[in-house]
Amino acid sequence: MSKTFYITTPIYYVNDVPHIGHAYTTVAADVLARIRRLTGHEVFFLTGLDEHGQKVQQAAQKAGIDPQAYCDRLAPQFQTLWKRLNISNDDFVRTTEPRHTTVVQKILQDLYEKGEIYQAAYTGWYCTFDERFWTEKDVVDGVCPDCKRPVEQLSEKNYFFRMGQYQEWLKSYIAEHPDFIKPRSRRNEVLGFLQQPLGDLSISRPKSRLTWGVELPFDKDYVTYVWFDALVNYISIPGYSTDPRRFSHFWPADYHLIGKDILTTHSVYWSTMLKAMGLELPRTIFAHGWWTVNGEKMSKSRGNVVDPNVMAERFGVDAFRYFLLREVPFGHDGDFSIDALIGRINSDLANGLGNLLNRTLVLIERFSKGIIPEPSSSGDTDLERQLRQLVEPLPAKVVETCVTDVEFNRALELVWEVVQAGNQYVDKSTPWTLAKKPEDRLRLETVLYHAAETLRFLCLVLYPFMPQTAEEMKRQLGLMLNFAKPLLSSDISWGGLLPGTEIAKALPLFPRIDVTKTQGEMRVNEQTATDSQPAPQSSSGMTLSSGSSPAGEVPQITIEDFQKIQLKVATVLAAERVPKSEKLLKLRVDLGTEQRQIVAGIGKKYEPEPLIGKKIVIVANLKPAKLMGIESQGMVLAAGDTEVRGLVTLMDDAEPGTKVK
RNA sequence: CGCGGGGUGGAGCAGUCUGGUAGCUCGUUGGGCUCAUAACCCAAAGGUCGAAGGUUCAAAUCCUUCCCCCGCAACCA
Repeated sequence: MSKTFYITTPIYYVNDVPHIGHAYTTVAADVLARIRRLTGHEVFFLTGLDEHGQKVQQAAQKAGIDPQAYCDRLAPQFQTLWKRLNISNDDFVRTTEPRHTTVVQKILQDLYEKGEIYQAAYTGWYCTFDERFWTEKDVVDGVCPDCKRPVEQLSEKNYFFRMGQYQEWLKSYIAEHPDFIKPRSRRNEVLGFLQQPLGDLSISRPKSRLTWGVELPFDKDYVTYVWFDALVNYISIPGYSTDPRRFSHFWPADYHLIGKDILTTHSVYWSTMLKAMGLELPRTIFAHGWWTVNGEKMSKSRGNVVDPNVMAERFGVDAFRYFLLREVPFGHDGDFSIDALIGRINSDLANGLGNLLNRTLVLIERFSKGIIPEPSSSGDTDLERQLRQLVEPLPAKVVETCVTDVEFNRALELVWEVVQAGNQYVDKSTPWTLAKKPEDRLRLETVLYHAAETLRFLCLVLYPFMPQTAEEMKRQLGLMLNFAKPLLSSDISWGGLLPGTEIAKALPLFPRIDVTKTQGEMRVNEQTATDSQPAPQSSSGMTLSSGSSPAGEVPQITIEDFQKIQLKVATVLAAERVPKSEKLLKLRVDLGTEQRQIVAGIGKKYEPEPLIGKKIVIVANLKPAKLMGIESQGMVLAAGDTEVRGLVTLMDDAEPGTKVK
């Protein structure tokens, strides 16, 4: 009889440092889960971690510990973040858990027996150093595009899932189910992708290359690769093949919320996998957009990764949650900035909602002895009728807008229309004037009641978005609401507020943030993040990560090492842009004894012409390489990491060819 | 012609699929109020809807061409 609601986030890679993107998906899922609980649904909200794979294996090796121990060390950085952000997930899956891996193996075995999985040889260019294959396109001049070592033609046997056979079926399924992939632009993208022939899917890796994974039950020399491991969490945890009753209770999932980067894996790989298993597909896969930071792409090398821990700490969990869902339509890309966040906090939360609560409570305190008065119909005017007309339908509208349309920003706009209406109501009804005349007593009590009752509605609809704030509103208003109950399905009619209720002392819900004070001190960059990083597990995640090591960890070299590098002064004779290239300049330089052609990635910072005649420093004994088909016989020195900041030049003149040391 | 997203009052965006008086938030200016977190309420100013052509009674919206910005990919040697 009870309606169910099953919602998932992707399982995040355990090796990642949690950032705003992870928080975004998870907070959105949390809001839907909380709304559905309030509408009386039996909710299953699942998130978790993807713990297998090569990166984890390598990083663990580097740290000299067991991969599982390594995962155990990293997992808390997500778990504590979710706790901090008030995420109400019902379960937390880790793909290394037996309850998951046994199901993975069962599925693999079933599909193997059904002939959905077969073995075949894969031939391609293999780089032994990087331990990976490259496609024909990647390999230039027979060297690995990553490490530049020679690649070899290698044939490797692997297992494949017969995905291609489902192409036509999937196309028509998507066509017939308009809500299956949302938003619509993403749906079109998938349909476009399916215009190309769909191949079969490699689902295994030989243990010689990767051991940290789920072993294929029918071949001990292989582990399964990410698809049949990670994606399966969506069904293994609700009980596929282990608890049929529970599984059929929750499956198919109502929502898979994902980022737009994993749209294909979910809409194509996962769908065909489910089809092969004979299972229903999830009702809706919703792919949301990405965040930029101050208009720029977020990346480690730019140092602008937004740490949700820091945002929650400095601005409050609820302000952060509110911002994520209010600022940008779910599904669109959006921009994060401290300025925008503060803007939202000050104008929406402090001036709008907080002020309405505060002034209402102070009015009740002052003119009604802190007791919610009784409204009287004789005190009713058009003002009250208009207010009720706007407030009463709000809960239903919010539920509809969130659950059906997945338009959180729109839902919050609707809520704030009521916030504004509340402020307008208080202004127009002028209770402070009514209080001066005893004959207006009934009218005054009606006005105070209406303002407070409006706040009760706001408290209710805001709970899914800002649970702490709703609790605080409830406390200050003296409400008896129990958010664990299905309030949005029963207790939503006007007049539910009990006259005689004693309110608490009014305290600001959201203090205004003084912008002049925070300037200069506030940056959304990694430095701020690590400076005030309270959680030790996050920093351990940083140092253990296999990616680029933080500054200060670069190993020392000897003078002999340095002498291997031959630096020389060179004069730029000619410079021109490499056609079709974004940042490459082709330089002809004079080394005194010889001339060289050098291709340099400085075209974003420098125009070619002004460089001619300049004395620069080059690495003279670097092995030549081809860039966009042009040979580069050396390398120019320039400051900057990902972005070129300045070319190295000479303070005093020196002959071309002079050694630099 | 590599793929994709976008160019709308000072800022950030909606509206474009399904042509029909150009809308929201912030900011600015003026006024009101004094219960409130210098908050709230009312009003005003401010737009050649990237450019040019075309279709149409009518184009931000449809068609064509072009320009610019941002991602991704290919190239930071």
